[in-house]
Amino acid sequence: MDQTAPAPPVEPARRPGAGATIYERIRDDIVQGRLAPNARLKTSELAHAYGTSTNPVREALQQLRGEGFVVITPNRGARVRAMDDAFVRDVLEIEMLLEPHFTRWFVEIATDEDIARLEALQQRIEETGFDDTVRYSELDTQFHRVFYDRHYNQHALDLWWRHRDVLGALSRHTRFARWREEAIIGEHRALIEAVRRHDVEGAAKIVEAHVRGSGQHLAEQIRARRAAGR
Amino acid sequence: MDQTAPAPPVEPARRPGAGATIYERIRDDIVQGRLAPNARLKTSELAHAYGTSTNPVREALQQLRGEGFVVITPNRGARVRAMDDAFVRDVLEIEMLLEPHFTRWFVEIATDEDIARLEALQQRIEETGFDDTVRYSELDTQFHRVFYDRHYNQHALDLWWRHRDVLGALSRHTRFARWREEAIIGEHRALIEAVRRHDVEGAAKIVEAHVRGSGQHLAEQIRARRAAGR
DNA sequence: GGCTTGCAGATTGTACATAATCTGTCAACG
DNA sequence: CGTTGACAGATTATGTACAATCTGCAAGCC
Repeated sequence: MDQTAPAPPVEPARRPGAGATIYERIRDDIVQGRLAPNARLKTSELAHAYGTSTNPVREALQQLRGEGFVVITPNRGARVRAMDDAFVRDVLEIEMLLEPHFTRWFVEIATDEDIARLEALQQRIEETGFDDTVRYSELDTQFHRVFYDRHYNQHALDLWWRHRDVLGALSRHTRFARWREEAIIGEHRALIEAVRRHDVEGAAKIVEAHVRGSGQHLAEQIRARRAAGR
Repeated sequence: MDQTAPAPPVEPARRPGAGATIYERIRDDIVQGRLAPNARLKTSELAHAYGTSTNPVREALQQLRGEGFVVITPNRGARVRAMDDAFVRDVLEIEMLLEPHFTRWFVEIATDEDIARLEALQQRIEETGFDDTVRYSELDTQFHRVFYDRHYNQHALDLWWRHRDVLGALSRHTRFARWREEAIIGEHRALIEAVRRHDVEGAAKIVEAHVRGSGQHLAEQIRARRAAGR
């Protein structure tokens, strides 16, 4: 009669390593761009590639479908989600609501230690530059995780991660435009300043602009890619 | 060499009827409360109940896991997501961002015909009352669909449906508190008025309060249920 | 009483059968 | 001669049956 659920384990920690589940490995391959958007996902092929049989692959694909990474059409198989400009716009419209909101929360509780960590990360970002897109992406993720990681809203965090991964798959292997590089650095610096001043609304505004700029840059990239015939 | 994806079919229309897929039937059973929160989901049992074998069930459960309706622990099976107050708070925090935003958009483009439809629905809601919770839930869904259905952001719409379904599973079979019934009617009426005046910010404010009230009511219900020993 | 052990039930992975879709060829037709 | 249409074979998705692995529990033993 007790029914105390033994602590909902949320989801086991993600380790993209070797002993990972099929689900994690496929998801990682999508996020890292090794499986291109719109690429066909044949169960038998994947099963062979990952050294297992088809059933685990099918289940992993179904889960990824539920999360939006994969699109399955009945009797015609699965594909990596094709990311057109409409999809990018949709995702970023949501982010433009979520991120300012969570930024407001963070600015309220930010400690000096948080600010120091932000500055250290920002310095490393500026030192590293944007040439190594993978490395930059990691640092940028760390930077924004300082803002959101401790938030209580697990559901929103999942959503943020999903959005970030999905868009990262698109941008990770393409070049940054110069204007975007400069904007990122400027916005990050302004953001740190706003946090230091505990300027809640100012920080929220900057983050909103940050997301909007990211969307414009992505849309530009998609157009360019389409103009180049793919 | 063409690669024009043949119109991404999004997802086939949902028909909870008899010829539905296993996924739709299980999801519907969760949403309608026939499968209670935290209920164990044994693959063989479900396979027998739906007249199929275990594999389709497993895949359906994986998809539902990806969408957040089901929680799967390795080697220990699947359960319907348990909805504690933290989860409700998380979901509604997101809704309090999304719904005002989409309401703003709707107020800008609302036609006289839209307003007439809202009034008709509101009248039916008031006539029907809150005793038949299932019937009320349907009408309330229709009411809010007038606001959101035509929005371009398919991704956000999916999210809204998921959130609504998940919370609906919790509230559909419990009684409304009197204060909540009165608040709903008042807020709906005020909302229609704001739309008629094309008062964008006013409508957004009302919707935000509407969602917040819904959250308070749900939290109250959960507490009461817990106090009653389940 | 606490620990071990064995067993039933459930999940997870493999192999196979069936049904649907896609590809390429070839004949009929404009 | 080029295009369209249908057909056959190959490929792939989907469903079923089965084997192996793990968990939970309860009886038995120290």
